[in-house]
This record gives sequence, C-alpha cells and structure tokens, in this order.
Amino acid sequence: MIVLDKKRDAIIEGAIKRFIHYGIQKTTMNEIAEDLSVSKPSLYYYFPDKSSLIEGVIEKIFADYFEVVEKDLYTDISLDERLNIFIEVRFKFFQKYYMLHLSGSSPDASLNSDELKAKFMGMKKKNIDMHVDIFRKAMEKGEIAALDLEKTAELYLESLMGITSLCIMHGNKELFPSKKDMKIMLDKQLSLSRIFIKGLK
Amino acid sequence: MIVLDKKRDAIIEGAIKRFIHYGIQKTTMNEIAEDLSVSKPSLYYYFPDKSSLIEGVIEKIFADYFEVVEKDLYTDISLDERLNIFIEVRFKFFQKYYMLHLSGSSPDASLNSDELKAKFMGMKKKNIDMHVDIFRKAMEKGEIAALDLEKTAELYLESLMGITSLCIMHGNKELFPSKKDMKIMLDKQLSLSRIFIKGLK
DNA sequence: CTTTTGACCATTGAAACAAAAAAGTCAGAA
DNA sequence: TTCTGACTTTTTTGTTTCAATGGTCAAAAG
Repeated sequence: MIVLDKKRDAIIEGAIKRFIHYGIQKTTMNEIAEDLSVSKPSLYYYFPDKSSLIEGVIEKIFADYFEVVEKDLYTDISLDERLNIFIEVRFKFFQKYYMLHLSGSSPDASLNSDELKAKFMGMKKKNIDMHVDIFRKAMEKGEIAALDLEKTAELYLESLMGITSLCIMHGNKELFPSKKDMKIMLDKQLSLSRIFIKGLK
Repeated sequence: MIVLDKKRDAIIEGAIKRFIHYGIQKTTMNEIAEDLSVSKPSLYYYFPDKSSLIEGVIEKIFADYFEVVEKDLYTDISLDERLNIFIEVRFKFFQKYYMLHLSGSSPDASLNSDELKAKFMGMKKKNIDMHVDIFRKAMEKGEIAALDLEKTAELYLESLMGITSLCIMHGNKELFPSKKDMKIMLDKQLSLSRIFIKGLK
C-alpha cells in the first residue's frame, strides 16, 4: 500500500511538472506516462480518469500551501505581519502554478467535473476558515474590533483575489503576466491588506 | 449642425437599446438601421464604422454616469455617505448596461480597436481623477489621513472592481447574474468601502 | 494476486473548406 | 447635404474530415 501511494505520488509530481509548463488542457495522459517511462494503462491503474489525477494534483498543491502557511500560524507576530507573509506565500504559489489557473474564483476550464469544482471549493473554504481563526485570535488580542468573523475573512480574501483577477485580465496580451505586472499586483495586495486591517480596528 | 447631432444621438440611442438587450457583438448595423427605419448607408453617413458608433455609445453612457455623480459632488456629506452613493449609482449602471460588459478592467471583447480601448481607459481615468478630488477634499477636511491620493483612489476603485469581476466570474452558469448575486455584490462593495475608508483614517 | 502492457475503441478537437451573414462602399436619387 | 438600393469585401458560422486523445481490455510479467 505504501509502494502504491509512492507511485501515485510520483505520477502526481510528474503531472504537476507538465501542468506547470503547458497547463492542464495541453497536457496529455500519454505525455505524463512517457515522462515516467510507463504505459498509459499504468496511469489508469492508479487513477480511474484524468479528473482524478487532476484532483490529486490539486490536493497536493493545496497541501503544500497549507503546510507552508500553517508553519507560521502559531508564532507570535502582529496580524499585519502575519497576513503579509500569507500574501507573499500565496503570491509565490500563484506564480509557480500560474498555468493551472487555480487563483481566480472560477478555476481553470479544465476543472470541469463537479467533483473537481467541489474539491477546489473545499480548499478555498479551508483557507477562509484558517483566516477566520486568524481574525478570531486577533480579535481576542484586541488587535481588531469585534465583528462578523466569517463575513470579514471572506471579504478580505475576496478583495485580494479581486486584485489578482483584475491583474490577470488586464495583461491579456501575453499568455503569462509580466514580472512587472506581478510585482504591481503584489504591492497592491499588500497595500490593500494594510488598509483593510487598519479599517477593522 | 444641430439636426445632424440630433440624428447622431438618435442612432446612438437606438444602438444602446439593442446593445442593452443583445450585447454589442450580437447587434448588427442592419438591425440598428431597421429599428430607426433608415438604411444602413445612412448610419455610415453619421459614423464611419461600427467602432465609431460604439465609441459614441460609450461616450453617451459615461456622460450620463458623470452627470449623475457630479450632481452630488458638491453637497456637504461625509466621505462614507458620498462613496456609498457612488457605489449605488455604479451598481445601477452596471445592471442597466450589463450586456455591454463595460465594468471589468478589460472591457467587452467587442471593444477591439485601439481607439475604443483608449476611449474606455480615458473614461476610467476620469473616474479615478474624480475620486482623487473626493479623497483630496476629505483629506483637507481631516476625514482621512495624509496619503498618496492617486495611488489610494486607484486601489480603492480597483478593489471594488475586483469584487465585481469575481461576482461575474462566479455566476458563470447563466448569461446574466441573478438578482441575488447582484445584491450580494452590492453589499460586499459597501462593506469593503466602509472598511477601506475607515482604514484611511 | 498485484502490477504492467500492447492493441484497441469511442470521443473530442483541430484544420480545411464551404456557406451565410455581417461590415463596409458607391453611384446616383431626393 | 442627406439618403438609398445594389454591390463588394471581410468575418463569422457551420460542416466535413481526420488525427489526437481519453479511456478500456485481455493477456503477460513479476
């Protein structure tokens, strides 16, 4: 069973490599198989279909994300600092996995099945919940005023995501946003976050 | 000359009626002509091409928008109140002209020519400038702290626009966002605006 | 019994082309 | 100066074709 999981993980990592470079739609199961020097049916032995593989990929990426952010979750820093760190972590993931289009509210067009959408929404929910906890602790510490935690956390994340969304749309000339646009986006998110948090005091 | 302008305006209004219902792309010059009981070459007598007509339409709509918001511009109300009014005015325009997709950072796909994009960006710039003025006055009154007006006004509008953008993407099931989603979007914008302005104090 | 494969099928998606519709033009009438 | 019917050119749309891709299966390998 452990070996089986290892192979599963190897396939997922191989898929991620392709996805990062060519995107989900432009990556074929054959290519993933060839990269790993196995036959296509082998892939289908571990994953019933392409959707399941994509699901595994999403799980992996979000697991990595949560691992990174939860590491800093219990350090004693100010709310502002903590959220700045989170914004920068998300920014790194955004850049790395840009071709998977996991950032917008609506995920990649490849995420067509209901299961995938549900998985994706589940991950987003977990992220909101984490921010609710962060805001709760900040509230208990008196860093921010009493408020509707759920609603506020959602609005906070959505406002940041909105900036990302506009950034992507704006630079619709190229396939990939320029480093410059990326930097501008990050700065805007940091500025907005600072103002937003100040507005909660 | 006045008669000529009158006909021009009539054509623009006829075009707007079609655009509101079917969108820019699905409206043909023939249909606009037929609605007005004139021939197509008559349209081309007043507008060299379809882009010019669209340009006229955009000018008209934004002229209406600025007329409405500038009316309240010199009343003596709080920054919060003023911005809430503006959000609701923009919301009404967003609903009314939804099919023209004039809301996002990137306008409708129909706005393909460089002139149209320039015109559209010019309108957006004027809106930012107006908000810069509003923020300046608020700053002079001591309603908000000293800050980079241009940058702040842009960030403010962009964060609101981001909410709109996500709202549109989210409800990609239907052609038109539901009244419910619209209401949620409006509420989010009002909440975000309140927090944002408080964060500027 | 678990894992892997070559050969196969069914569907999707892109390329090429034809048909339709739209944008845009022009000589000439009102 | 303003407008039109008839026309040309360009774009969009529909269709056919065919290769590429997702997915299956019986049988082999370990």
